[in-house]
Amino acid sequence: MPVTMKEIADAAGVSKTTVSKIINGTDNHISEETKRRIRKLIEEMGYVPNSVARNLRSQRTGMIGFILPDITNPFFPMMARGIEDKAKMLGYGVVMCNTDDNAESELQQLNFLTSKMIDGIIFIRSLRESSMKRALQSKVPIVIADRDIKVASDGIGQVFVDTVGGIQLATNVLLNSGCRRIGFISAQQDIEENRFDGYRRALAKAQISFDEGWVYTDRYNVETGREGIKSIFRHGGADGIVCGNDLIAFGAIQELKDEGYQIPEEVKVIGFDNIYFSQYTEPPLTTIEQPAYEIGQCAAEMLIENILHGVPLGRKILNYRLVSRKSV
Amino acid sequence: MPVTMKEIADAAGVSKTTVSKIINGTDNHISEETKRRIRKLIEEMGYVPNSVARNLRSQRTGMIGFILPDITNPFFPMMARGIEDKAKMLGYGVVMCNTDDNAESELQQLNFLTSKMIDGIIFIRSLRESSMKRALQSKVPIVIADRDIKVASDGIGQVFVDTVGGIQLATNVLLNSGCRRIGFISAQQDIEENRFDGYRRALAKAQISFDEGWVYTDRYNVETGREGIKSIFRHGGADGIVCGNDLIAFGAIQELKDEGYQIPEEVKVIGFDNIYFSQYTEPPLTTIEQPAYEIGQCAAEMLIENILHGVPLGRKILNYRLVSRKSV
DNA sequence: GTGAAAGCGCTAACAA
DNA sequence: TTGTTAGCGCTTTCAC
Repeated sequence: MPVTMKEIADAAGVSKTTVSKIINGTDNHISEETKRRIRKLIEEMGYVPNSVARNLRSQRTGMIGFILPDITNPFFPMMARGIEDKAKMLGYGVVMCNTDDNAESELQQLNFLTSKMIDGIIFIRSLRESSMKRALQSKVPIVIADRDIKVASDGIGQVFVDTVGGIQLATNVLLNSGCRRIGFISAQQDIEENRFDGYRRALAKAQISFDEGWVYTDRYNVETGREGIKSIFRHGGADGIVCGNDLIAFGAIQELKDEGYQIPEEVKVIGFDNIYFSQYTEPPLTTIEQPAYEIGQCAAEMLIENILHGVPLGRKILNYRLVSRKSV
Repeated sequence: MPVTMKEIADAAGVSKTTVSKIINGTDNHISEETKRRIRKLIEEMGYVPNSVARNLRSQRTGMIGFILPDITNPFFPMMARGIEDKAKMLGYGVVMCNTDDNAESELQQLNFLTSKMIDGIIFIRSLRESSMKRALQSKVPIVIADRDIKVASDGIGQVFVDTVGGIQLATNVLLNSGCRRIGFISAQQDIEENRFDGYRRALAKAQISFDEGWVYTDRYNVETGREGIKSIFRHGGADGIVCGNDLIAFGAIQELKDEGYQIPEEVKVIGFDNIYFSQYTEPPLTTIEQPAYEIGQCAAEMLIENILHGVPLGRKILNYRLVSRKSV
């Protein structure tokens, strides 16, 4: 059994109250001598305050939850680091909960966290209104990260990147380097329509009427990239490809090379995210970077400042950034 | 303020005890009528047990800690998933703590977790004896994963892969495909000597006397792979390269290609881990797979079974596996 | 300067 | 079948 405050008090011949005051720094009225004596005992006996007992009084656990689709997706580890680093800096711990983008699982994780009396939640990439409603009911503060969800409700914080603008930039990069037949490969539009909008807008501004055959949507993975290229080249081909994320770009590059196209000479490819491996593809991938680490940090900071000091949850937009490499 | 058990009890005109029994299923001796009535109230009033209060009594939090170097390192997310999936299955949550392989940070994380009354810890990739000693003092059960550390102390569980055997196999694969001048690139030997042993042993069995110039050690990253190749080819070159992990292999492949070598025709390269991107290098990387997900699952299971049912912490060795692709 | 006592919300041994 | 009581370890009035 660990040493308790009472044991320290008994050993020192004082009351728990006195020890408590010293521990918590509310010791203005304690004599220096007593302080010294007790601090020494604390040291010697290896006393560590029991935080569960503290939590019971304070009604706070010093933990936040992090609900995300899958830490195995290479975009998320950086964000997780951003969250953890900032949280620890503010004295908080992080409980990780993967959902596999599955609504039922999101609910379970939400229930788990609220039952554990977590102080707040960072919620990533849920578009399910159902789970959001449930989340809103529980009184814990919530920050949504990484996606511009149409949640009117205030009381929910948001940190995200302007993906419409990002994809628009990506498309413009291709346009500016001479592409005129620009394909678009991404996830299903019903899951994510922002990115498609960015593509459409850029094309419209350049007065290029777009072609249905240039678009392919499925999931945010490598396979989708390969399939996208097959589909687009079945419909006449393209000289530039905007990809909804870097994994898709990887697949696109591979398929293109397998088919004997030179990148970037014959076809240019641009991605979105800038994950770790994008620098190591061949050719190295030109992409739009989302500041994953920073997203994590901002989300954690907003959440914890709210918990700790009642700072209202806001809406923060972070910048994307073009990372030019060799695929354009 | 959330509804408490007392409020339910008052509303029902019974004592807290009765409510508690019903909540916990120890209600053999409660009349069906009372049960129904109380369950109804619980439902209506939206009562959820306060788990912090429960924790204070039970001295358990239902949380385990996961201390790892860096979730951003592509080997760890899979392990993290293995841990979380298994933990959730057993009713546990996981608190993630990154250390950057930094001894001081390990201590901090350890202190953080023990002060939070976490029920157990999965500790990855620490070789620092200092932090291990500290960990041993705290009475929480600990499982070390992923490395065969020479910890004599029982009371600490271990789950790992036989890296000596794995690297030996890797070396043999190269040997069997005709290589005779086999280089070895890995992390510093003082950090990790097992892998080097595997390499040495395989060479010895094949009666190939090894050459100092074939070996380069630094860190488990891409840069080390590149530098390793430079160093080895400065010392006469090689026709096969055993890499301590896949990141190193990525760097080696790149440098080799930059220098105009054909892989695998002129130089063969084999990695270790089988991370997600190994299938996407060019050529796709032949490597020895460590079952990261399974390591995580085993560690979590061992730890939680110990916490819950006192099952003794053991020592579990998982199998590596050759994944043949195109770099050999 | 220091301490007694109440209570955070829950569980469990023991009575009734 | 149900209730009383005594804590789990800590903080915080309020009194001395």
